[in-house]
Amino acid sequence: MENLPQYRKLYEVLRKRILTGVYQEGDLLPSENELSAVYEMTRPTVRHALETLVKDGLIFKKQGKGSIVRKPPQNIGILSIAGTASAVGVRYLKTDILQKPTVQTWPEDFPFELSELEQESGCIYMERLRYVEDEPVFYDINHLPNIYLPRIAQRSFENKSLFEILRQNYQIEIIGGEQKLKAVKPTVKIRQLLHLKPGQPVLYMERKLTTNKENFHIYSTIYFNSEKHAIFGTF
Amino acid sequence: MENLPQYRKLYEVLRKRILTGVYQEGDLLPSENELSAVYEMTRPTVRHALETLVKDGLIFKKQGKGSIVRKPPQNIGILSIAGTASAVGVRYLKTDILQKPTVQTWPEDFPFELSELEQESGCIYMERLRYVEDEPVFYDINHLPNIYLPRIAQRSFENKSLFEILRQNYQIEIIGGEQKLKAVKPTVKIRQLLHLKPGQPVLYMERKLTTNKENFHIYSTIYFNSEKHAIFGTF
DNA sequence: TTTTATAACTTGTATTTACAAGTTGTGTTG
DNA sequence: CAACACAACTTGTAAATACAAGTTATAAAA
Repeated sequence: MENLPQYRKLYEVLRKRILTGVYQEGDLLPSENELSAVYEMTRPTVRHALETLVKDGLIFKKQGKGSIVRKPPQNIGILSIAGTASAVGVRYLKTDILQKPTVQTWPEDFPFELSELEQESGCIYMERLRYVEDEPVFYDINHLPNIYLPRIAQRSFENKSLFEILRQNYQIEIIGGEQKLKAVKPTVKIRQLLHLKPGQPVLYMERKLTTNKENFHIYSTIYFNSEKHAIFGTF
Repeated sequence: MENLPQYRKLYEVLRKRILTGVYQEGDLLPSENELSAVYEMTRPTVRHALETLVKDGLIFKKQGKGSIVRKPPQNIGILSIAGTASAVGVRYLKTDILQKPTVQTWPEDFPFELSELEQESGCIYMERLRYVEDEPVFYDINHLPNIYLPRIAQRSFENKSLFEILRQNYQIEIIGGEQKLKAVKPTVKIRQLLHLKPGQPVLYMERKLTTNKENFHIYSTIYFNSEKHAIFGTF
């Protein structure tokens, strides 16, 4: 974990300090010159780290002023790259594994295009139900190609996010993705899972996440109960 | 318009070539060294331009290979920073101005926080209905603070996007923003405007766009008919 | 006291240079 | 012919440096 590029290390340090509240909303980060002195890297490298924080929506910059910590989003930040857990704060999220990871063939009507390698490898399938303040909010169906993932079916997913496990145990990191959103009428199954009131629509999402491993994408279909919460994103 | 920074000029050139099809999906852009030679700027400057294209989702890069043009999104790309018109392709979008820009006071129940300057200045209000292939798809309600915008109420908005006018006539550019999404049951008015079938839910969005002018934000409330189209975004 | 000018900060843009790391085609060698 | 080595590309990371442009506090001038 220690052979990260320099700008990435600084990014991780600052990110942690913002998320844990060492730097609070409205605070100025140390100036780029200070950071480059303290962490012994040049200003362009410091700026590279700060750019990624801006991209995350954790800070914004103002010429002549400095780098300012932003208000953390109060809503569910699934649009951000970091995934649900870190965005909304782990403290509010509980996860039920409805279907533990199992190896299958890809579904016939899979809504995404697959590469040959992915097609051949078969897929790992899992379903989860995620709660905010003990109310079910997310129901997500995930397909990953069955490569790079030895023994994942045996692994326990209790209290760990899928992204955590991929990063810590398989060195797989999400580097981007694309998604589609719709408002739909829920099926009976979805309505029951998410405790939806009659007539309450549901937010439907299809996501394809790109990782640092070639040909390894994470495909998710997500149903979101938007009655009390909203999907939130910055750009 | 010609006093843009260098990296911005190169960005505009490449962006236009991708959107107009000079470079097509899967094509490799000229290498960073070639671009820096042709456009007489250094590689870091070229890379700055390419980074913004990556952020737009127009290209992706591969170490050792090059910069590759991505498939343009077939869906409505409102999550991208460029606004609706450029993302979906102007050719598919027609716009009706339901309410021409008028100067008002801010609504009592306005869902966003306003700065003092914005509060004092009053707001400019407008409503639009946007079509894709002659079907109404977007209904949006926009509030802008009444600063920096002389004579905007007199201006014609026919066949021009709001963002175009702000950029060309007032040098206002969108540099970021945040948004909230929900799936909701439409009101009667919304159902009629968007030609929604009975029971069809609607995607509801609140957006706050940040611009290069301080204290000037664009606040939009958007209703989106997601029956035939989807909101699309890359990250 | 109020206004203005300035100095000392901040981030923004840009150049130049260097090497690391991944990809691809072209050879040479077995 | 096949496998391997290597050269010539590509992008990724990083240093050291310079000046422009915006902000803010302080000191001088009105």
